[in-house]
Amino acid sequence: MGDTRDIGEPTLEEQIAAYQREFQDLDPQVEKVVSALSRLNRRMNVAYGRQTAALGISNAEWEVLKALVLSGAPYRMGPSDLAKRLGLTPAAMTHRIDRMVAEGLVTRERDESNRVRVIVELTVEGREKWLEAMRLASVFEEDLLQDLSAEERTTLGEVLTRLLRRVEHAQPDAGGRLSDLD
Amino acid sequence: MGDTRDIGEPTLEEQIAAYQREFQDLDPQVEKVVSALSRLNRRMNVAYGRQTAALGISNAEWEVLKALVLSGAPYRMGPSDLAKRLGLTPAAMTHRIDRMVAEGLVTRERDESNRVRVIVELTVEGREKWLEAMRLASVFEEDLLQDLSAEERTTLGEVLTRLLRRVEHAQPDAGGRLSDLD
DNA sequence: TCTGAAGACTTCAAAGCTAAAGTTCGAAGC
DNA sequence: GCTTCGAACTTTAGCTTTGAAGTCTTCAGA
Repeated sequence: MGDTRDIGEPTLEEQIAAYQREFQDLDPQVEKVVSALSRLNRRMNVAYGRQTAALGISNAEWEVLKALVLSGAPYRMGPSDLAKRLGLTPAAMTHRIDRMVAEGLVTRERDESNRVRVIVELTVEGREKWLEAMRLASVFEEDLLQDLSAEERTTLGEVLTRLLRRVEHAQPDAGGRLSDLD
Repeated sequence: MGDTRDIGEPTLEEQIAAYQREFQDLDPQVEKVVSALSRLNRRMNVAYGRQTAALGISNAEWEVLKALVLSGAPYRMGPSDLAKRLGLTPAAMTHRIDRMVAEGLVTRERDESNRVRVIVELTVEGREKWLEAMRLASVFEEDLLQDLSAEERTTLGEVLTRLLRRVEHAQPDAGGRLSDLD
């Protein structure tokens, strides 16, 4: 799942130079931020994949566990809520839950008060898997940010949040331009 | 491909509060950076997906075009180099190239000097598609960073690059800890 | 020249996803 | 009470990716 197949990439600097060469009207500063962001995220996902694989679960399953845990006790959600939360189609959710039920990470039962609904509930085992994964992840994340001072961390968090708000409250139109919604 | 199915997410603040509640030994500052990073990246990919879809290509095809263009003239690469570059298996690359040949974005031919090798070459049409996609992407990216001062952009780029170096030159071990390689 | 090994790509079967078409249940109107 | 509509989930068909097996070519050594 998260193996070392991403070799042979140019360095970030080489890549930006190549962009400059092939597409002149590009702000290298902007491109540096965007490229570093996407590359960093890819590497982090590979790392998370390695960690969850070591626990015998996939990244996909980890995401389901995360959604259930973060929903709070009693750790129950419907399949379509989970699907929306994870950005999957309901059909994909059905299959994913199938697998996780078989592995004992969650249970699935009909809601007795409304028999159309289904309730997916985290098992004790599932919750423990999540905790183990979180322990690994938090060590990794702490290590990742190790070289940043407390002030740098705060600033970084604040800047990223501002960018996030900008994409969240706006939709790029056909031309790519972000138009504010509020 | 990149539609608006990611509704129903808690806000970043709610999510961090939930983490605190369910997993006490977690530095909220670290978690904020990591969560914002991953969320921002997800939103950006949705935006890119919308843009490439408007041009009639998929994000997957866009990545192939990008690799070829950035390799520089004459825009040629072998399937396995492309596969390594994109983090795919050679098998997936074969199929992806099939589709792109059918769409006229690239050509595939045997290398005459070594008939085991195959050369994938960008067509003029493929190069133009990439340029169109880049024009859209650069507008979006410029808009995204609009609220950041020149100084903030520089700092952000520099900090992200430092983080990137930290993941690139180190591999998380079983326990998640980053061990330097150099 | 022949043989064996390694490399580069393709083919095949199976996993996981999406979109669209069911299926089942609940609620609202007649 | 019956019908119709809508909601929530599942099923089905088709696509993309993976891992493993297969094919073809090159190269080194006998």
